[in-house]
Amino acid sequence: MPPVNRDVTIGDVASQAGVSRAQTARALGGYGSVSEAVHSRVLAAAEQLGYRANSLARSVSTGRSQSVGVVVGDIENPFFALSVRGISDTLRKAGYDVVLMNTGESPDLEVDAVRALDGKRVDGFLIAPALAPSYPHLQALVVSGRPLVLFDREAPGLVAPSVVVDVEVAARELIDDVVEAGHHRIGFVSTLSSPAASWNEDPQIAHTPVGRRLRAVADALRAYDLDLHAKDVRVGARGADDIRRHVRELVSGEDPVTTLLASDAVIAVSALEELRSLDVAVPGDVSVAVFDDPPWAGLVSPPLTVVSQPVLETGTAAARLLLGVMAGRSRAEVPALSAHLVRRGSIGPARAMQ
Amino acid sequence: MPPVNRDVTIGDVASQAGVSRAQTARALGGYGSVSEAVHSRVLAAAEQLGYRANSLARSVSTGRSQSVGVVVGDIENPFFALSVRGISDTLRKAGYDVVLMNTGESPDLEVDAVRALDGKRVDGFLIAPALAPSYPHLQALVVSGRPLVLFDREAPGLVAPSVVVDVEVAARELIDDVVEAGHHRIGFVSTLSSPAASWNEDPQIAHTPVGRRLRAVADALRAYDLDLHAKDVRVGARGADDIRRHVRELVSGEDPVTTLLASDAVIAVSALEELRSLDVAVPGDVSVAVFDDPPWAGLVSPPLTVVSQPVLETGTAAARLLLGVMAGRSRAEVPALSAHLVRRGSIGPARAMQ
DNA sequence: CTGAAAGCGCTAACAC
DNA sequence: GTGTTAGCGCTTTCAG
Repeated sequence: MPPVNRDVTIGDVASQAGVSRAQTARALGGYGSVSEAVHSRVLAAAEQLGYRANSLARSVSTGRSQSVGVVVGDIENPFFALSVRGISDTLRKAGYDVVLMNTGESPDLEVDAVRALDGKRVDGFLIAPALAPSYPHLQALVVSGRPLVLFDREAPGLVAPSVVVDVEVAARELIDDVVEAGHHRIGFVSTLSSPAASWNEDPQIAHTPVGRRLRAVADALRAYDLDLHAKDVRVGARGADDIRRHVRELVSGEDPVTTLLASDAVIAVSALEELRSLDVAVPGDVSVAVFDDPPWAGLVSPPLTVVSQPVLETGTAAARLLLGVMAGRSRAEVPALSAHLVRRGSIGPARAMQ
Repeated sequence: MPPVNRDVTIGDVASQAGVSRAQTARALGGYGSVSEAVHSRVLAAAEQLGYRANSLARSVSTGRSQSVGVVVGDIENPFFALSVRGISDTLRKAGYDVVLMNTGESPDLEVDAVRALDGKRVDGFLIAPALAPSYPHLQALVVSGRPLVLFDREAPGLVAPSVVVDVEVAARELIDDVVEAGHHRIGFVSTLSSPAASWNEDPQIAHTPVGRRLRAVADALRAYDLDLHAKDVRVGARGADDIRRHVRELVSGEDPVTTLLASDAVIAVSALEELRSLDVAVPGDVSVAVFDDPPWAGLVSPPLTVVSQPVLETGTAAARLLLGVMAGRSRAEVPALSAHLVRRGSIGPARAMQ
């Protein structure tokens, strides 16, 4: 009596095997105690009927879904792609699936995403929050005690662990090199829209990777009594053309910078394109460094000096941390991840002042 | 009477609002008909109690989950990352969530992934199947009528639509250029393990992007009475070092190739690294082309001539196709996507025979 | 080790 | 419009 137009259920398997539904469920679900005889009888019946477990029904019954929600701004971004791989691999080994939400860095979509995941009763959340004035949706997760771990970014005022990369030491080493090469005018380019006029006035930016990089650079410069000039920090670039415009403005004109810092590999591509079309030599005319170590960094001329970040580790660490939180370890240690400087060849002596 | 240690349910909201559960569900779920008065009363009660809809329960009841399962080999791979972005964006607009499974190209994990997704009762499947001898797990989906769309790869013998990129025309243009530049020995490097001794003996490879590229190249060469030599096709490279070894063997020795084709950007990076360390000039000593157009292709010296593929479109097209299938349009048109040649500068005159 | 029965939270027929 | 009632498929007491 195979069911006509509906899924095979545990009940079907039960009658086929001549056992109770409860016992069938135990055999199929691998819990409780069931005799060897019943076990094999049930499995045979299930196989014969083509039974497919319905984990949705199980979840509504148990209250757990064995899946975690992951929210990122842009899965296309190699940083997130690689993080998600680390997350996915780590969680799978622990028996969890990943429900992925891509927000396009839109705070509204992020709110929707969290709501949807919550509706699916995911057992935990892994979120790289988009830049927003406040985080009521995340706050709500926290107050209702749902396991939440942030990564790549932090949310000011939120008491949730966050896995971020420490760039201080690497940035200091970088700036040491740069300053010792005679540079004192440094430009920084990033894509990150902020309402604030200047980067260090914006409390939100401070909690983003870009903010941390900027602060680390500024701190390192301060040791030499140098400053990051406000007009040399371009954090609001929008798209390739805009990046190139910012770069152009920074390296040309009256008072050009002699070192250019790209906030990530995407920025670096546009920046290098612009420098090339401007016939600006690297590192002859301007030195360049990138906060990211893309696979091609060593292939261009000159090979790029970069601050390399442990990206995969960010993902695995965040996932592991979340597993701890879900297991009830509330006092989980947030792992320390550090970037490191890779000297290749795009930092050179500062061009003599004209 | 807020519930003690359990989720707020529709029942709680109902009593708080003084309406029946059914009516409350209708108001909250936005279906059926409910008066304005009741509607607002329910919403207020829900808000006040902090009600969170349980879409799992809904799914158990309705039989639909409003989510689709996506299975890829490696989310870290820019191709998949970008495809998934297209998929995710397209599906979200249609009201579907994405459950992502990363298999690491392991057929076993792929089987597990499909089973897990099926257990979650996803409404459809979007799969880039790993290379395997056969596809019983996918076949099972097909026979039980579950919406399934493949992308990037095909599964021999499976009657499921597949969204792949047509490289024939672009490859022909590329080979025209190459042959007219005087080349007749062409090497091809890829990472794809196959049991077959030679690429064109393996029926599985034919259905992968790599196989399509190889075939297109071979076909184009044939027009000139030229052949892809078996020993010049290296499809089994494993990891960066192995890729470099293959490249080394291809361009050196008695009878070197004069043109090197990289199957994707990852291969290209290692290949270019090896050529550089070998002091082989491009395109002076050997010409190079890549079946992929990474952002940095124009940055290296020389800028890379590539066959560019519509990656985002692959994702969106596959998602749209799946939406059609899920909507019951069984005779959906598989969209035609084509690659195109981007001439930049890595193809040059063949080195004179020594 | 086994089974009966109640319950998870929501939807859907059916009456009113 | 609204409420009643019976499910959806699985788990989980609680007896035995």
